[in-house]
Amino acid sequence: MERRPTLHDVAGEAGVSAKTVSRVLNGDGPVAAATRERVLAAVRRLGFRPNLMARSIRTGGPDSTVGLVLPDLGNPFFGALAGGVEEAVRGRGLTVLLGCSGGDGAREAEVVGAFLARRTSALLVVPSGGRPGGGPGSRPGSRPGGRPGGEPLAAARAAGVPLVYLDRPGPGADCVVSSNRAGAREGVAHLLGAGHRRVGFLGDLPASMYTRRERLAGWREALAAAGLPAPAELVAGARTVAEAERATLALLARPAPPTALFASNVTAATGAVLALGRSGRRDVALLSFDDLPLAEVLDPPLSAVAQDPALLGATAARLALARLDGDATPPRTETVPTRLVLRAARG
Amino acid sequence: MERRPTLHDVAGEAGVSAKTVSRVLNGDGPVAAATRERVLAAVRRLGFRPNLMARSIRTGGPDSTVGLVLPDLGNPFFGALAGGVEEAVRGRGLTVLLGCSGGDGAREAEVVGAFLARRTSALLVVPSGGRPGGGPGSRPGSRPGGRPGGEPLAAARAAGVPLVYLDRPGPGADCVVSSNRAGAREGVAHLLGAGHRRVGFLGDLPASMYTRRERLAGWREALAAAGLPAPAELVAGARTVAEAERATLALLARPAPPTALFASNVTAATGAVLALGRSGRRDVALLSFDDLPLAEVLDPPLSAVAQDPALLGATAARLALARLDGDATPPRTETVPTRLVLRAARG
DNA sequence: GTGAAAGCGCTAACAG
DNA sequence: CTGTTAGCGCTTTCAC
Repeated sequence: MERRPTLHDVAGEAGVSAKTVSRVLNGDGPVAAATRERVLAAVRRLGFRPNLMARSIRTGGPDSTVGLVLPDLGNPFFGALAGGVEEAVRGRGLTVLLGCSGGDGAREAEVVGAFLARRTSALLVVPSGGRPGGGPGSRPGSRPGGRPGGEPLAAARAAGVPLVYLDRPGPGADCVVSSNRAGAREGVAHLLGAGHRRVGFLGDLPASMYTRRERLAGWREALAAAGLPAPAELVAGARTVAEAERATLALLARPAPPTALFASNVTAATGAVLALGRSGRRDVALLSFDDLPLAEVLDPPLSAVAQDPALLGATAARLALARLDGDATPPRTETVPTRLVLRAARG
Repeated sequence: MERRPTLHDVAGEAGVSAKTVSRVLNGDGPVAAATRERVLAAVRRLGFRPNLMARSIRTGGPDSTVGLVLPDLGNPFFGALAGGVEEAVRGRGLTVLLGCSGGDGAREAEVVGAFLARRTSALLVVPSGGRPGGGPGSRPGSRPGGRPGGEPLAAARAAGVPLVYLDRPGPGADCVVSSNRAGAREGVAHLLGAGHRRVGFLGDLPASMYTRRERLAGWREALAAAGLPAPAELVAGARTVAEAERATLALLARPAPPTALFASNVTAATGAVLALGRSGRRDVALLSFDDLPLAEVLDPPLSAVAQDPALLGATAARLALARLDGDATPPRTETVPTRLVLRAARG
């Protein structure tokens, strides 16, 4: 119950040297079958577990962990993403070290620093965007003091630790993102294909952050491809569900109101559903970016451009592992496709 | 870009001994202001970061990580829980080590073993229930070979590593759970208070697993308190959304159908919402255990017994930290209250 | 086949 | 105030 047994304790118990125990445990050199049995028995008797930290220290290699920095675990998107990383990494005997930045650049820097100090073998980061206390409204490069977490991330690269940016691109490193633009374009195109000529855009504004910018661009591209204008009157910003609800009503109260809405995130979609439901507007089509768990039980059911957060995480993990395996090609961006989930009105 | 700088490199660069650098970094002994500056400058110049593993090894203390074992990160409940743990633990300079058991006892044992080998300072575990490949249907102690993950968890205790079971109680250790029974009772009591006499129970069966058993008991207790019977005809089992949908319809097709339903988990609730919506039964009241993000946009809106997964995680973390601080009182169970969220029909 | 020594990066214990 | 020595638990190197 006191000190945990060490290699030496096992060696003593088995009447061999420490090195022999080490050999048995790592399948290293040749060991006589009888000796091996004796050692194994001693290991079991003492409940010995080799100290991984000591091993890492001696071998000089990185620790068998992968650092994952997320803005917010409360968001199911990031939870699923973490699950994807864990699963992809487990097969290699690696464990996930988890940190939350809260969308704050300073905290991100702290967490990355701590991970580097632990000699994490790779770093997967959803960049905070850098506004201290940032969160949803954050904006890249907007912090007075320069790039957020920029220094530790630079340190990561300097230390030769593979770094992959997740969900949003970062400077000069690998990165894995959803097909925000193409997905949004496809979703809006579907609404246009159903005959709509005025499709409103509901989302977080200003669209300075990567995902927002891309989704807005996708909306624009779809309209342009159909030869339609993308007037500012069709665009409404909202950060909260309540704001989105109001924005939806405002959009519909305009002179030439949209006949369909594209909600570019979950919050916007929730507000829109609420607004349409409460005002009894069942004639307005709604499609959202990022699927909602209960989308199919809504009335009318909500079609969506679904992301695959777990695949996002798994892809990032694989990229990092490839780097660990020596892949030294220039940094690349991998795009994980979205999927258009169409849900029909109830029969 | 090659080898990371060590304490020695810094010492050389600053023209002092390794120990002095160590002193500066840890605020240990007294150091002359001038020397300190010189060392700090060298540290910055070299981009030195102390190797936490080496430190832990030397000090003999546990690693500054807390192991968290979850069944499934895809489930938002567990994501939020992880967030609560991370936040509670960060203030102490600890990092979360994340592992997924997939609800499988064997994998749980593996993960716990790996964490123990890393010298994690505490272990927070949502017990898998032990059925290999277990998941939703798992049942404690049902595995032929005996208690699942039991051996490593015993090892944890033997090694003196604080162990806290989360969401479900485990044998002989601290544990933090939601008030499943009281919450369910309160929810059902609310339905009874609204005048309902026959309240159906929809959930995962058999109710051998802790949370299921407790919620079913809560339903029974509420009925008993109102002097009502709890006949088997009012209970329906369902593991999937589709099953829950069918089960709901079956329940409502019985001779003396329930006028209200208590869905004891998210899956059951989703199926019930679907069934009620599709069959146009707006006369049946529905209340669920575990809140849904979109509950308020449903029509009719869904009342719920809300859990607080983040608080669950934070509470478990605090318990573990108290143990680390020397709290040696007997194992205790902490119950995190649920909250009844009533949502009115739309105006 | 096996063991003895050295050393990974760091800090405790004693010097000076 | 600062440096030296020793050693954490393990693996590497080289000897037997």
